[in-house]
Amino acid sequence: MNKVNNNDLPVANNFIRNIITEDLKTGKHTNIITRFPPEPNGYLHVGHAKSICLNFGLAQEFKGKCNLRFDDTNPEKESEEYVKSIEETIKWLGFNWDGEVKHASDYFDKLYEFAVYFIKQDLAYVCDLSAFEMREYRGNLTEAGKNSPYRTRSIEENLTLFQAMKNGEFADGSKTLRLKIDMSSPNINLRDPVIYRIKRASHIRTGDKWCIYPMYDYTHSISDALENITHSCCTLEFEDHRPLYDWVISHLVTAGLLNSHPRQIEFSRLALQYTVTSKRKLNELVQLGLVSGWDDPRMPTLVGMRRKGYIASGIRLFATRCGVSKSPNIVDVPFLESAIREELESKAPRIMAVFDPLKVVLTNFDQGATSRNASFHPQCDELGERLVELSQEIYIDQSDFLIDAIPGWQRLVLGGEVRLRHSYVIKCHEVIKNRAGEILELRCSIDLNTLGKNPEGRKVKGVIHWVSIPHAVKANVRLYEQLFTEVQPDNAEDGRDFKEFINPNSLKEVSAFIEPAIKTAKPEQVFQFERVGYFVADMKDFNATNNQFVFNKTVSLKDGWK
RNA sequence: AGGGGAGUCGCCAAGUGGUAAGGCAUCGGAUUUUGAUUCCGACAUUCGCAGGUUCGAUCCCUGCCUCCCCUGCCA
Repeated sequence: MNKVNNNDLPVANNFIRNIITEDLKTGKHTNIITRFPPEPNGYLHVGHAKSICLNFGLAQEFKGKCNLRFDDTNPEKESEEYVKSIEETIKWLGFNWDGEVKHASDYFDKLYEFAVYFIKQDLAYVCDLSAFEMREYRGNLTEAGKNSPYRTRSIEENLTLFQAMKNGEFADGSKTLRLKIDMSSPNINLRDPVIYRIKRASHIRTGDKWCIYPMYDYTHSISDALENITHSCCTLEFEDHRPLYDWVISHLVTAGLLNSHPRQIEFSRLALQYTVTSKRKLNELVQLGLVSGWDDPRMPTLVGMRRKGYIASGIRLFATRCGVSKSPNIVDVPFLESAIREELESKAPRIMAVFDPLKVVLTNFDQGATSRNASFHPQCDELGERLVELSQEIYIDQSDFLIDAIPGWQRLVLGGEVRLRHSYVIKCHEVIKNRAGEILELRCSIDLNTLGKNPEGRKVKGVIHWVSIPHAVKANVRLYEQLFTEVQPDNAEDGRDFKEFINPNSLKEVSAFIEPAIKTAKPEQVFQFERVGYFVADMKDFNATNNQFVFNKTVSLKDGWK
């Protein structure tokens, strides 16, 4: 962890960097081009953050380029909504792609032309097998497949048929174009893979121009080559596809149709404890109303994390710390949270907020100061200061008072003293209870000689936060816990559905009394509520001018007590 | 079972034929008007297991075990 890229992130060594360094050293490449190729069929999640940081990060570090390319080859699943969100999220994360946004669909003509080439080389044929039949012919993991009866069609017939497919002369699903490779290959991806299917669906970019669409493997390899990608990084499940990736490109390079051969490199996906990241499952959570939407702060989506107050630099730090390898992994939640805290530490203004109010009457308040300037951050003066006002009646948190002290207790106790943060040391003289014995309020006196200095002759160790009742602003705060109660909700030993592990306490809405300084906050601004945690003004619901003070809990502070 | 991968501290993760980086977590201790931050210190005689080669192996060889991925006209 010593080098630094444009985002000022430390760079950890990994096998992909080693490959690039070597390629640059040997002169195989003089500069690199990577790419981030999402399909616009959903919202980006933490796993994508890893890939984004890797691809864009590599380009930055080695002064290369990184393209954003939408892999839009399956119109049925794709939409403009996702395109917009993906672009926005990448920018929010702090990255910029090189040049214009690219699309696999930009290459549809090229892809068609190359398919014709493969047919002419007798390396592709139109197949009439139904989906069911094709599955039968494919064989299985241990048995070889058998050749399609259509495999021997003449080049001329294939040419005619493929054109007819393109012209819409056949029904959806009635024919496919397949590469002629090897039906007995132990690698199933090489058993005459389908590269074109007939699908009458309107495409977000090409509309109804096409009724045949190219498949992923065929499209991706060619798109990478056309963009002169040098290193095509993807996740481990594509390892088996690499031979096909290379097969397609090699043939086209040999034919002089393509002039570069990108290298596909696979790394392991990022998995996080207590969550799921499969698009299908995430979508289920949204559709079933188990969460409020894709941007629900409990979601592992990047829009969700953003709404929770996870700042981009924190996510980048997290991704970098996770590293890149081929080992299976399930990252600890504290690992993520510590990266977020670390980035928030120096950026979040401190403010006081009381969640479970306990009224305290300061009996000799009339002799004290009514307000005091307090820094927004104990170490970073540049964050400025605000006026903290004191009055006779204040709230402290119930958890900061005990009638009788317990071992190690550093907070207020009957007869004891404690420092009010940014203010006086107070001493509790009396506890007022109702008939039921519940504590209603405390009577305390302030030590007038302790403003900005320690009392003489004794040490008051405890410091608690508080808020002046007449000045306090009441806010709604949403407290979050993990969405699931299981470490791996989608991998239960007994095969139970992930939704059975939804945490019933994952969202709790409470109110809090906060210092009036909160009134000038803007949506998406993160604060540290001292001694409690980091909280963000909700992007959508926080509206100071309408007195709607809505906060989401981002992450707790580390707590050494207990 | 066929093919492709992976197994280094509780969680990530470097590393190399020469005697195990770092981060998170954890545990001590110092400072502190946040039990936060910061700062010190501790934390794998050991690298899935068993053999072999070697002066020497986590790194090389052999065998075994465990886990992941692959039988979409998804990506």
